[in-house]
Amino acid sequence: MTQTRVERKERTRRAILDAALELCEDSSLVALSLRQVAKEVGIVPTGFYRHFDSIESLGLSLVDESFASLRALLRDVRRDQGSTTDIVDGSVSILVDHVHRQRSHFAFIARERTAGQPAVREAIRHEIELCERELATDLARLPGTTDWSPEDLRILSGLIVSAMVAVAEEILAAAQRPEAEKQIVEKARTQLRMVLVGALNWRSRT
Amino acid sequence: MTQTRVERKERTRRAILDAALELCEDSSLVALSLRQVAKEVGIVPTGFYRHFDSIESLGLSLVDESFASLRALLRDVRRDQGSTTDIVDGSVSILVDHVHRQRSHFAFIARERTAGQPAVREAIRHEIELCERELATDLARLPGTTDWSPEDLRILSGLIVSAMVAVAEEILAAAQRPEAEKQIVEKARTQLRMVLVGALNWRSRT
DNA sequence: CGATTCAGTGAACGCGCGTACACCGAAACT
DNA sequence: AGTTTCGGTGTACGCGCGTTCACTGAATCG
Repeated sequence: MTQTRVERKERTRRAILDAALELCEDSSLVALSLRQVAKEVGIVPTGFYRHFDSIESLGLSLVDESFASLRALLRDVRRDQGSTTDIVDGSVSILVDHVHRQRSHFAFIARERTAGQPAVREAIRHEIELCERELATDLARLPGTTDWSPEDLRILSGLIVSAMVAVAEEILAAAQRPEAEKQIVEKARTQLRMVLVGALNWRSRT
Repeated sequence: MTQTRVERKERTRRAILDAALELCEDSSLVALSLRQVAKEVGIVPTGFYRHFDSIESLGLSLVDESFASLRALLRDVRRDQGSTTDIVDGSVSILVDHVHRQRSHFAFIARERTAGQPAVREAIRHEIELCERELATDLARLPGTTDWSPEDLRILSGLIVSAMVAVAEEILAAAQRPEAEKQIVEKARTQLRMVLVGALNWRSRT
């Protein structure tokens, strides 16, 4: 026996998820058909139902998967803070690296964030808000923010997240154009530095 | 004669554009069918072809329309600079006002920017780049940026545009929740002020 | 006023869609 | 060894889709 039954099933499930991620890359999950996915995977359309109730429930699984990638990015950025590298250079490099490695996950989030079904949109919005909160607590540990109000920390965090979401989207749009990506990365670093200069000179109202 | 022929045609064309904007609000243009639009307008499906070649070319027209709204926003912001109002307060108020008045146009841009067909995406990406250029030339006229490099002006412009695009998206998501919107507006103003503090303390590398 | 233009009509087409259902055969269980 | 489970198959259905084509009738033109 080369493969157990659960192994086979899991393999097919993975193939479905991967095929769906790839196929909806040029449009959106709402424009994806069950039959397209089945054909790409190499199973008959009805076989799809052995793994998911519908395209929508497949989408919810993709949301979970993609958020796992996003959290891995945050974890790596946080772990890097202790190192000797420059915070800006290191963080941007990690961002770029993760976007490359989990390209389809980040593209999925970027797309469904605005184009997905309302439930998916709301879930993503909420997760991004959690990211802002996490980043805010990290920022509180930075020198120069000791007398900041919690609100201002959250606001600064939101600013940084907005800018980095935009950077991730630009990197995705610049696929296979290394010279364009290099410019984007340089821009991202400069933007982060501008924001940090603003932060260092900021005084929260008391 | 109550109506000339070109008037009738233009009226139907408008009805098609409006119906398409409304119908794709819950998903995306790629999930929109010619027949849905025709039914909503009250014409037979084939009548659609008297006005557009395809849904895609309809989408490109919507891009044009929507960016007319966005440029109107930029124009109003620019005109407001001369007034006595605070730049940040005034600009954000104008942004909010325009997003409310042309809600469906801004929602269209936000959605199709990431989820549209490649041609539509590319058209939007290009238009936003033009907006960044415009803003960069405006920033060059501000006091304190006289010795900035052109690259840094563009980068700052990109940062502001990213943040304001995010704000517009949040306002759209907070529809019918005035208290949430008030928070978003306050956040936007603070973010803009943080960025300006950063800009005032920035020195371009020579 | 007769000829022409053209926005909108309506029937017909082939296709891909989601889904129902009966079926198969090998792995898993007892 | 006999039975059950279940991932995957194949057929068939009705529906909505984009697109074709020949048409109508009122506004426009010469």
